[in-house]
Amino acid sequence: MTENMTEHTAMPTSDAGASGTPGAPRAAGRGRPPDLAKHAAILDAARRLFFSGSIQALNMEAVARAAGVSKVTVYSHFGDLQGLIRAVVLLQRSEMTAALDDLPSGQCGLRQALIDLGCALMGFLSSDDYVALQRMLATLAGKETWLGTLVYRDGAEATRDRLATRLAEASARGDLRPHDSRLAAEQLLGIWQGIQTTGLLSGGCPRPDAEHLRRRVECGVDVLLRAYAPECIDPKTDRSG
Amino acid sequence: MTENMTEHTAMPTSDAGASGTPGAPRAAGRGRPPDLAKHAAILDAARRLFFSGSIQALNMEAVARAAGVSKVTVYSHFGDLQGLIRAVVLLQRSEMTAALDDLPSGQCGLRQALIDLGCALMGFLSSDDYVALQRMLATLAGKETWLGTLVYRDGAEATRDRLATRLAEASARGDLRPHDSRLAAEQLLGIWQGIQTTGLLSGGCPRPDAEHLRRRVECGVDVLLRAYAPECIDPKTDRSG
DNA sequence: TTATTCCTGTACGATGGCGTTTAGTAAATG
DNA sequence: CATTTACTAAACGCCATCGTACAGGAATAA
Repeated sequence: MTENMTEHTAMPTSDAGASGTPGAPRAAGRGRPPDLAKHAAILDAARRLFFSGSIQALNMEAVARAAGVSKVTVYSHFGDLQGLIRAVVLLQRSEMTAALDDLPSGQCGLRQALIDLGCALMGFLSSDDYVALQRMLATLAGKETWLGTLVYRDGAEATRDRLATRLAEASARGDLRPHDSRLAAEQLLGIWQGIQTTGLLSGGCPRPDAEHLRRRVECGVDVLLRAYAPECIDPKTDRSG
Repeated sequence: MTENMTEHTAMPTSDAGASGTPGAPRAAGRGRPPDLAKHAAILDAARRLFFSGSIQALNMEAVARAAGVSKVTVYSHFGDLQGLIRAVVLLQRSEMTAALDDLPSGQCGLRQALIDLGCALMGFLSSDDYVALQRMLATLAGKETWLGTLVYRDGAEATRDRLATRLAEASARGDLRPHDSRLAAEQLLGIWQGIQTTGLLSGGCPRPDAEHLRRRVECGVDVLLRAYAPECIDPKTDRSG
């Protein structure tokens, strides 16, 4: 037996070898080459099984059956169940970051640009895929912390920083008063989400429709723009003391 | 305490005598009376087991062992594992709502009142107990939706509405401009949380310290107060359409 | 062809958890 | 006392799932 894949206990390196496809099989050698299509089929089946159920539905036999593949093949490709789960999370994460990279960056004024970005972002955050990923991470938290850390960094933090850059530019142009852009970006993200993310995650509230999201995003942008407007001295609410 | 659970499909009908509410196994009088202390011990052990691990650690034998109780007793009190989980969630929910009811409602000015409330609330939302409960709900979502709905209503929505009442009063006093108070309350809740709740839930970021929370809350309050300040016409950012 | 590696199907061992049974003990009521 | 109910301990049956073993069939390089 090959002993190369026997040690997937802990993952010290964050992303070293798994840039493109996580858990990719061995490169070309002497014998029969591995079937990449099967690799993808397994991942796809695993993902689909998880999305149409809980993480409980993600077991080796069901995955093998759904992928039209022998169970041994699943093991030879992903080592064990944890490895498969890891691969699913990492795949979902890569698609997630791709979606976040595709967020609109319109040039039609700050307000409209923020609204477009917010609508796209909230549409994504309300999607079944994202909610399912968050649930998976919540379930896994405590066992494989590094997965959650990874997704959090590439997802929420990266989005916040990108938004912060946008706000800092606006501030430099004079469209906004000087401020802590990272803080403001996080505030805007929070305004957009409100308590909806919590509700979606726990199953407490249904998926909002696009119109609802749009109103929510627009009101949020207006709140932030008003709060960080260039200059506005209010005579009544003076709390400079 | 009695709420209508009429439309929850998964409510068992046969255990109405054994595990209806976590406080009253059966008060009837012929034989040996049930030991209420054991009931509480089981619940406590179950909760502790879940909090020091995942929901995986919450199995019948471990609970029985940790509670110093026979396994059959656990079954006779809570019917089955689902019943036990239900009871744990409901207990945690009751403590949660109690904590939310105890939120400060100071009379020392709107800003300070909001800051006090925000600090207490964020301290609670950052607690291990709350995070663990959310994780449990996220894991259970899809199986027992009504639990998530319950907690969401009593928790997030109730807090939002209570905060909204506070904001509406301030608006009526003229301390804030006229606005949609429920929306504003949700925005403030979002501002306070930012992306921290997501990070805590997925294990992506560590628990923030009290000082960090305090700054976050104060900046959030100031943003909201500035955005909803009574009157402030900004000559530059005119987008009244 | 031969060696090598991948893939398949089936079966197997092992583990763990749920829920029940049994037989006996403890505490209350009549 | 008898009866009735609650609790205990140990064991059992059941089932799902993990991971491995075996015995081949398939594809490819040398």
